[in-house]
Amino acid sequence: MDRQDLEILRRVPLFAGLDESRLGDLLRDVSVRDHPKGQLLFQQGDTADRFYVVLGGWVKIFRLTPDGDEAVMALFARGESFAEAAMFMGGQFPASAEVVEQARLLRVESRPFKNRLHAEPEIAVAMLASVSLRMHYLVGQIEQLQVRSGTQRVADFLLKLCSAEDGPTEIALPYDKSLIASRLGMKPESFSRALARLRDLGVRTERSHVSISDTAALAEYCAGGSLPSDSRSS
Amino acid sequence: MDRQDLEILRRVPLFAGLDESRLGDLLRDVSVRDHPKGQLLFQQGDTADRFYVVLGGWVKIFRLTPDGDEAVMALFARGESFAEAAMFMGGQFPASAEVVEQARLLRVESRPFKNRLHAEPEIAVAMLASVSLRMHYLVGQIEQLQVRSGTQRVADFLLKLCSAEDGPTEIALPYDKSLIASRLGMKPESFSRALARLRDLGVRTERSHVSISDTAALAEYCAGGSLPSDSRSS
DNA sequence: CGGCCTCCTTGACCTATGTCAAGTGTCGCG
DNA sequence: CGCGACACTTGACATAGGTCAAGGAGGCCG
Repeated sequence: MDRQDLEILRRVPLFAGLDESRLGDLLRDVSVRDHPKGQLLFQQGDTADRFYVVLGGWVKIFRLTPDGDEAVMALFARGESFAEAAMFMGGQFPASAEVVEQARLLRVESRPFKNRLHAEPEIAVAMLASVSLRMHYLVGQIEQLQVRSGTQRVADFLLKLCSAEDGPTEIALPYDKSLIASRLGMKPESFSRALARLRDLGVRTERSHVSISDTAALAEYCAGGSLPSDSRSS
Repeated sequence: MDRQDLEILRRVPLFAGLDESRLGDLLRDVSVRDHPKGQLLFQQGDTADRFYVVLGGWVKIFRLTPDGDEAVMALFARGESFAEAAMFMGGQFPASAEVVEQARLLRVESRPFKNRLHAEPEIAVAMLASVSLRMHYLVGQIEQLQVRSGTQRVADFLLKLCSAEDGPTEIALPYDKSLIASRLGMKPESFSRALARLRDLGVRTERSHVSISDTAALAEYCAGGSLPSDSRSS
């Protein structure tokens, strides 16, 4: 649990509203571990006695269909928490979770966590505060679909894969492109076209390998900048 | 507080996860009142010692800009709660709230509410559960922009204005069309065109007056049906 | 009553993205 | 080594919605 982990934690809605000391209290009961790709974190039907925060890497949540196919229900990346709803409710996990890409995970056990909430209900209130705030924000985003373009979402996604350094980077896509596309809410064709458009920003892709010549430029584009070929300065 | 009010309450994320008895406990400390159009519920800077749930009608949240214009930040309709984030955080309201359309509101006072959360932290945990669940759902909606078309959102909106009866109805738009358009995340032009498209479904508009010949047909369209002129049955 | 002003509608056009279809490349397997 | 499966890319096209521009209808005020 280093400084960088802490910064990521602060951006998780559940923890965002806690002050330094409360967060410190909570962290005494958690563990941070690196998990190899392919590891099964829990299976549908297991007792939901914990939840996780992704500090790095990727985790997928999936269910097995009657035919034996797996249906990916969600992919979680750095800064996202998962399974906390099941944990709060206290039943079983409604789906299974597997590490997709070598992942650094914070694991929070239900028992000590809930004990702490009982002992200090102020913590629960602070969590409700930040989660409520976040929810209003999300509802606003949905209702007024002022969402970024597909290409921007792709650029965003690539940046999340980089380890937060500036300058040139090489990364590997953790997934089939079609799966990534669905995670980003677009068709594989659109994903392909988005990558093609990002070539002007120094993004080269070859199979699952991506090289980015200038992450800063990409970040600027995400933040609302325009493509080099786009004449309108907006 | 009648049966219908209760049903609406059950759909508010904060309360959705509570069992009958817990909800009953909470409701002992709340008041339900009808408010006339134009009433100011609170002002920016007031102590955030309460929050509201809209059981009917409309409430707008706004701030006054330095120039004296008002900037509408949000509009809340039946089934939505507002100001709970400010209440949980316990500071001041960051904006003002005014009844836009004669509204039936549930008012929850901070003091007894928080006392109850302290006395029974299980309530807070249940709230965190349902809010977390809802948040994951919303994030999924945003990432995969599988959102309904603008025309469907308009139809949705019209239905929310009707008092949940079937058959022909007459309603009045509570707002400038351009404001409604922005609430629905579209340009006034698109709103206008959406209304025009809904004429095929028996929706006539004249100024701020709307007549709907068949709310059931409209509801079906919202649920994924197609327009009469749309040949593809999908 | 007339003029202006604001809101609303409508048309023309453009871009983004979904859909359909075809082509290309890789990989595994016989 | 060749074949086929599959994923990916690319092109052609349709549609939704944004943008720009023009026009119309009411309302307010002089």
